[in-house]
Amino acid sequence: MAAPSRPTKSELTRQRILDAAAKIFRSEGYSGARLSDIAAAAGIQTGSLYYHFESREALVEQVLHLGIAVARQHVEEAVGALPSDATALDRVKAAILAHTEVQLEISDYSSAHARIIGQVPADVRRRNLVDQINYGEYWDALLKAAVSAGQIRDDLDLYVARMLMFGALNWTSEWFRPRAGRSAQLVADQALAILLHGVEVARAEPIRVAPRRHVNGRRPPTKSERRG
Amino acid sequence: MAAPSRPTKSELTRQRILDAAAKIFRSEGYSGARLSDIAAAAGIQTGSLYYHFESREALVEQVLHLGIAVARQHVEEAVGALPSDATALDRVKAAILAHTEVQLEISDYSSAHARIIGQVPADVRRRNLVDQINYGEYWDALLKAAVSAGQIRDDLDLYVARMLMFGALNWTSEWFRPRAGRSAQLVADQALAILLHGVEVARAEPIRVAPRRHVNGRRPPTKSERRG
DNA sequence: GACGGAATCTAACAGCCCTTAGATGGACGC
DNA sequence: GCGTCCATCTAAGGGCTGTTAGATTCCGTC
Repeated sequence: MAAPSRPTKSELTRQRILDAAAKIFRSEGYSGARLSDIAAAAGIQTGSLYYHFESREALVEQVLHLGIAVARQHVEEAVGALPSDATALDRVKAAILAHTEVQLEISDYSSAHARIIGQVPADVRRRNLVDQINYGEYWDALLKAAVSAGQIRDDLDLYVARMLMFGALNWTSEWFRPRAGRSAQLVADQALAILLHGVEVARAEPIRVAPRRHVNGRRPPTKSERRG
Repeated sequence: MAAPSRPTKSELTRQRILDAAAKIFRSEGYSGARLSDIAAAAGIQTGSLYYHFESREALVEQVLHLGIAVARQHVEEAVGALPSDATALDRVKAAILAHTEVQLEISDYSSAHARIIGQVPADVRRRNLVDQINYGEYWDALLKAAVSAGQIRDDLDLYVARMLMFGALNWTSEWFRPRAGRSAQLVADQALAILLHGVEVARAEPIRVAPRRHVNGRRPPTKSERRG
């Protein structure tokens, strides 16, 4: 907990580098992002990066770490700011909206994380796993509480459900471009509506998952059948 | 419509290269996939690739093209195989299940597409756009029919809804690893259940989207507030 | 205003990987 | 059996990019 008195020059530059790296990694992918691009965006020469970071991997590792930290902080703030009589479901709603906001407009770090976590060297990814697990456990607690409160269905595999939700939300930064008639707020609202209630019209009877069985009983095509 | 008499040796090798490329692009990303890896997986030398493909870009372009073609074919087959009295919603369900299957187990091409389409050079992506638009229009037709039939809510932006669904489904190949107790079929079922009905427990009254408004009225933090 | 460390720049190296050209091998028809 | 075209291999080049070491500039302090 260092005193945030006045940021030293080195700290300022380091911050500019990180911001630039998050932006470049987000738009170019991991292997596609060149250190020369990052340095240029930060307003320094390529070699100067090595005064602040030991290597390219150390830089990306820090970006990934911040990507989760920013998302988690924003979500926790949104959840924590709810009135004390908020239900467990209210908390889940707030978390979904906050996570969507982070992906869409708040943070290059978080969208960079979603974008490149699957491309990064194995050891970098492994070291980032603890952050992911922590964040995942936070969400699991939110969801479990809502299940216990009878507000979220109890026939869901919460891990699978969470990953499906993250997929829908994290993917937004790949296709969403703000323009007239389709704001980030609209996307967040629709995401919340679909994840909570689905696309089907509401029905009166309780909803159960259909007994699992292959669509019309066909087997998936074999490898040799699907070329072309 | 060339007669598929006997595949020539060149065609066989070309197919092996494409299969290998799909697998490598899927697992390594676009920039991370080396031609030497692809060649090795196809059982040939790196230079020999150029007898079959003009360049690395031409190869990835073909993989992307097939990625959509395979998905579309599998989905259309599943939908087309439904009994003639199937409702518009039944068709949407079949499409969701089929799309999930493709991502999870059927095709390296389709998961490679989801994985690398955002990393590929701009002109390759632009040339792939027509395939994407065609496939998107197919889905739009399915969804619109279900909306007209009163089986899917009419308060959704169908483009946004479709992209959220694709996000949830396409992301599965990033995190799903089949193991005991969590089969691809389970994931597909859960995805279908969540996308159709959401995670919230069913309610008796018709569901409406809540009036849009910021969670607890806070504004998103500014850039200077979120460093750390 | 000179000293010294912090911060940045410059220039070059080294490795990787796409690409190419020419050589080599193999299958099939005559 | 021989020639011809198809398919593949081998080896080298050339560009790009991460990394490093030493030179240089900035800036607060005495």
